[in-house]
Amino acid sequence: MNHIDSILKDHGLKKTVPRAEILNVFMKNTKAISHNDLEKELGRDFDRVTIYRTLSSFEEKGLVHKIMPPTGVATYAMCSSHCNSRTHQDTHLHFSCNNCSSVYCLNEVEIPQLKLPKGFQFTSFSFMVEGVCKNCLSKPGEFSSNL
Amino acid sequence: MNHIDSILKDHGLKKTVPRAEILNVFMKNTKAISHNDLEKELGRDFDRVTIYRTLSSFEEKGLVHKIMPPTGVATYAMCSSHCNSRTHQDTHLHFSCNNCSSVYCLNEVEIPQLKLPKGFQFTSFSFMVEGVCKNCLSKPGEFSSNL
DNA sequence: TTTTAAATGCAACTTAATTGCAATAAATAA
DNA sequence: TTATTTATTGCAATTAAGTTGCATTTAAAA
Repeated sequence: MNHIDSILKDHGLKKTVPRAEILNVFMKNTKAISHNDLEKELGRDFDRVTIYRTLSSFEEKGLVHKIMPPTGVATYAMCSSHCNSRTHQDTHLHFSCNNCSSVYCLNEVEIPQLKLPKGFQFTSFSFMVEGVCKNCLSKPGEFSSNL
Repeated sequence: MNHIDSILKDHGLKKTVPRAEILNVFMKNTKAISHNDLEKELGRDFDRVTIYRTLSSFEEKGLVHKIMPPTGVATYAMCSSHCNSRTHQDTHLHFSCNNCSSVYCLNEVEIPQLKLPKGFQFTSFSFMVEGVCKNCLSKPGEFSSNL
């Protein structure tokens, strides 16, 4: 059993062709991935709905987490290895590029504790930073004046 | 000239009937407001597109800021008085209720400084906390066991 | 190999948001 | 006050994201 297959199995997901190929795209990427990205990056054509449902089951089983960037188009990124359907904590920073719309997980940034007001019940949080990403900054011209 | 009219004028917005009424809805509300909320709360019927465009121009002029909750449906909330088309800083916490989908601005929560990695250029950030809101928690039954 | 349960593909639908354009209304100048 | 200019509105049509129901297929278990 290869790596992809064992990851699926470990998360209680039946091994299927679309799941294996979609997981493979996630493993190869450092950026968060949208439904649209998957349609482009997948070698084979799978049905739109299959991709949506795969993303949902991946999220439910703690394989990926959903990130909602300012564009309103959902993106997904792989979870840390200790996530599953019960424990699903992805408390790191997300970065959304205002130029190319890429979303990155910035795992290395430490998230400080927040003092939250009484009366609300908190279950999770997501910190989103906007700006221009590494990739866009390094392209000559457009953003070089800001460096 | 009344309060609503002078706010519009101060932000460089021509006074029109839909703008005045939409701004009025914002002033009366503590929660963030979606396009759909406006369609329901406005006394008169304005065209859907007019409402979308009003929200865009309000945002552009620094009258409201756009909040993208996990649902992916944009909501808008009034800015602090010192926002305009150039300066548009709304660095407070947002809260999204997983039960009723209401979004609140939690202006009183202090946002700690983040140490951000090199290579990216940051222009703004938004901190979103999810959970159950005051309102839903106070309704008997559903969430009382969690208190 | 058969059975069973889950996943896929297809068609249709819903909702959010955008675009182009003609009609209208607001602010400015005469 | 009226005419002119420019921005805004309303309408129709369209795009894009995401969802639902159902028959068919596939994976895993018996």
